[in-house]
Amino acid sequence: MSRTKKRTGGVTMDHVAREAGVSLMTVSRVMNNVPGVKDSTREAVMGAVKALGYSPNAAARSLARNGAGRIGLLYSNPSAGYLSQFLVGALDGAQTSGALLVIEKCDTSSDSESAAIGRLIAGGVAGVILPAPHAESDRAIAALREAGVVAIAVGTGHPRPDTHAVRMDDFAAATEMTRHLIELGHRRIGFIKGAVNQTASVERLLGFETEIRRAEPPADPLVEPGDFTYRSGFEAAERLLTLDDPPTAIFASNDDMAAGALAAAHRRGLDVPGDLSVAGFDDTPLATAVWPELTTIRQPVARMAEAALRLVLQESRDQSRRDARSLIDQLLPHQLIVRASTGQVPGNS
Amino acid sequence: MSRTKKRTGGVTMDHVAREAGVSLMTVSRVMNNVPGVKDSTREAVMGAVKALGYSPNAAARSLARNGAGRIGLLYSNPSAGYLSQFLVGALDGAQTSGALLVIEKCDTSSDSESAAIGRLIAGGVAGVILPAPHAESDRAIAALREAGVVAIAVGTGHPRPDTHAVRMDDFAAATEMTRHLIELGHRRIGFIKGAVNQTASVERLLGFETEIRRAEPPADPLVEPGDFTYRSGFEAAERLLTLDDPPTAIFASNDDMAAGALAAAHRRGLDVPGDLSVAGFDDTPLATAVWPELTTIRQPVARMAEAALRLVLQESRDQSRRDARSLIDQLLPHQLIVRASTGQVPGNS
DNA sequence: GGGCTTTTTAATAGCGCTAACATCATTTTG
DNA sequence: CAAAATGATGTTAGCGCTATTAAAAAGCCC
Repeated sequence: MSRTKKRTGGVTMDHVAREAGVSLMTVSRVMNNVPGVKDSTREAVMGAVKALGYSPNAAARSLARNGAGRIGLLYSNPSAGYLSQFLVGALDGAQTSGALLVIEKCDTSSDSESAAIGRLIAGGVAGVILPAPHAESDRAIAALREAGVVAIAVGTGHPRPDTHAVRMDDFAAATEMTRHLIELGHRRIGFIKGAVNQTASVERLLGFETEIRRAEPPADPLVEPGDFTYRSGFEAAERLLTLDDPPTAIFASNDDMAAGALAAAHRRGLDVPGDLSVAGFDDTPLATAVWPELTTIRQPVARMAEAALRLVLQESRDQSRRDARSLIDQLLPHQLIVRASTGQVPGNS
Repeated sequence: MSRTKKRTGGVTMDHVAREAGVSLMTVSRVMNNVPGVKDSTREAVMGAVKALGYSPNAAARSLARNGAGRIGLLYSNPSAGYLSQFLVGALDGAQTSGALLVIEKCDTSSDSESAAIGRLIAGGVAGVILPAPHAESDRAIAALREAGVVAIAVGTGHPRPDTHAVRMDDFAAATEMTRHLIELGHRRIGFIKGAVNQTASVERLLGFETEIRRAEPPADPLVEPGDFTYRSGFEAAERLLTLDDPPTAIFASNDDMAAGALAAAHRRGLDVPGDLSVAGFDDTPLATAVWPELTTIRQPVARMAEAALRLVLQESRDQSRRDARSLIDQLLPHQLIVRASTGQVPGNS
């Protein structure tokens, strides 16, 4: 008992097959949801799987599939909260769908990005998931395309004409948040923009502006630049709050900046939401870590990562069969989360 | 060219061997740094590897090694910043050392933890990395031990008598930070404790108290409970700042709580560091995201994860050979990072 | 330089899984 | 009722790599 057999500790397909009284191949079919297995057989196999606690060996699978099912993920360093959520989602999806994730890090420099993409391609991935900043790099996408690797952009504002995309409707979400503020009676509303090189920033701004124009009586937008960092949010909020006629609400393009705005408000002795409402975007862990908790838009980051994984897997499979590729643009639902940081406009109750 | 060959896109060992004019096995030896290869041969192989851009296929490797080299990582949801740094470090290490990481998520409930450990064991891992909260779960460690899986605790306060550990010296680090504050002239210093179920919290507190007692003239500690969340830091700071004789400096057991303290100070109209110094711990991304940037202790999270990976790999290899296991306790260096949030005691200049 | 150990290299057999083809039962049909 | 068309399952041959064993080359003694 104590002597560790070389065994990996593992139940293999063979064991399952024997237990279920079928051949190894049948088990494989069941595990991969291949049609053409009698229901009764399928159930028997499932039973054996449960009984033995079998779980397929990802390494063997990836090997046998000869790289199909190996997919790459490129990341640099977006907001830390975003990254871990994203990784978790991707990891989850990988486990579920039996894919093998190859994760590559790079910084934002174009060289580093190219190098990482090169490594991914050399590693023989069938597809690559490109989260927000990289999804907008022409070079990266061109390199991938040339190598015949499926690329999928996650979290961009627009879909590109040359890549599949998984994203949320940033425009609509910004619209909803703005409406929420307007319904609370706010008319002077500050908006803090996100990093200019990301199309999602643009969509959020457009959504805000569009909804502002719909307000009746008319609302008054005050737009300040920002770059998705806490500090830029803080500074933008300082600028907004030192105006002669400061806004009664601030809508930041992400939670980090909203947290910065919160800090700026507190620093000036303003009560949130008594004197000023603050809204964020993304619903990162930070949103519930600050006080008061942020009203924000829940972006289903983990689900987007998972969807991206599934999509890239499916596409890479399809691509090898036929060449009929239509671009997919999958939109995941967002949600307005109202918490304690937004309230009625001051002096309105 | 356009037709995708079934090829994984990959250069295999076979190609390298042919290029270098040696056998496949020799290449394997070189790749694994196995002794007993003539230097000239080794160089020839390395040359071929470079020339062809070969990189070994982790899946095949893991498969052939029959699970050795497959190592598990359990995580729940510590501070988001911590997680991504940790994952990145582990992922990096895995790539370098050719290990295959199996990442399992669980929440903090004991059941969920057991289930995750079970999955890991069933997956045939040779070792498991247990970051902070799980590293202190007797059940988890017992289960792993029973399955003959090497466990390694990361980021605990003490080493346990039954597990290898990779950690930093929390006690010494807290001591240094406290000394830093004392040297700035602070004598009334607030301390915000971390979650009570983590031994690192205790070490940090002890380090603080020890250094306080050394101060000349004597210093005055004010200890408040906290649980590593932003909110608990905010609340603890509120309590400290509403005292009749409030502290001139607050040392929080992590950056999240320090950020909370910062918010509380701003809310009361205090200038940091003019009126109040605030210090954190960990140097998570948050530390530089807030304003002013936090003086903190840099905990080499990524390096710790990498070290843990290496250690668990090596141990699992050794264990299968002999049974002579001595417990390893690897201490990684930390660093006091002085930024803008701490300064001379008010009215001292 | 023969017999011997010591390096160093080559050959073979899997690791757990899947793709492609082969083999059986069942139907369906001329 | 034989022949072809379906299912449903079993067989075989690898995927890229590492252990293990066998073989060859190189050193060493007297």
